[in-house]
Amino acid sequence: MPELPEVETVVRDLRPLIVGRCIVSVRVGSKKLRKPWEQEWADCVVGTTPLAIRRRGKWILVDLDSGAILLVHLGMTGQFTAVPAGEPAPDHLHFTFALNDGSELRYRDTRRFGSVQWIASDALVQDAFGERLGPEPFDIPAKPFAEALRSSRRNLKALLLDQSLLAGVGNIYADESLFRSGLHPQTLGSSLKPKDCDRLRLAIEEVIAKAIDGRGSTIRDYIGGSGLRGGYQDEFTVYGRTGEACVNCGTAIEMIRVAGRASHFCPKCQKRKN
DNA sequence: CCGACGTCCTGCTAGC
DNA sequence: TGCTAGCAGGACGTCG
Repeated sequence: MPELPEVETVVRDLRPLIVGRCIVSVRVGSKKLRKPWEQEWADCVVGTTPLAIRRRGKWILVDLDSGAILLVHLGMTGQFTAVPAGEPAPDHLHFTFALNDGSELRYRDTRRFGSVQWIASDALVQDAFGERLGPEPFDIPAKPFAEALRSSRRNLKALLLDQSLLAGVGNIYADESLFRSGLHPQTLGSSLKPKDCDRLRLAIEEVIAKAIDGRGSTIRDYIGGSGLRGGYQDEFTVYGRTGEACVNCGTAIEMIRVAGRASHFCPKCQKRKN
């Protein structure tokens, strides 16, 4: 499940492999992704050169020398990789951008929850994001974050998954951050004390930073931009550890559904506040 | 306006 | 052994 740390790893991996290399051809698969690829976009892309690649939330932005942007979302199973010439084509390969050094920039996505779009200019990217994206979870503005949490009657799990509150957190790092802050996923935002908001904010920043250091987490499909698996899955405290011992107290980790998502927590370290 | 829930998609797996 | 129901979840549409 590519969340911020996985997407950041892809971007860092791809940067030295694609920047400055002209796109000489585009091959598009027949199956539709979440956002359809317009046929005329191929002509817009061929002949351009990536000048930069960056990340915003879970989105990847490839800045082309035409001023346009390739906007990529990995969804659940998306893989965005650069491979040397002559690599055999795998299943579920939806885009192949041939580069002028012979290598290929590829987008593969088994479940097709992701998307690849061509956006004419930087000014139009915000619209493509859909709802406004919240801040990156590095230096989260403390006061607005606490106010958003405390003014909401939604539970913490739903709040952390909301990309307009905070960009880049998904199911795995929401669970890991809640454990780190000692908060129960079903606790309502409105029942938090200012101190709880601070603990949660810092826990998110720490979890995300460590996960980036570990090159993200590979559960099944995720690989980085050069094809390498992640390493942070070995550091999970609660996610996917149902029935296993809590690293703090030894109590068996439990799994419940919150906000429609599997949510893992320690019933002793994370007590509900409401 | 807000929050909850269903939908998309494929592959793996638990359970009979 | 072989089959199938259920689950995985990011973003978004719909419903109450």
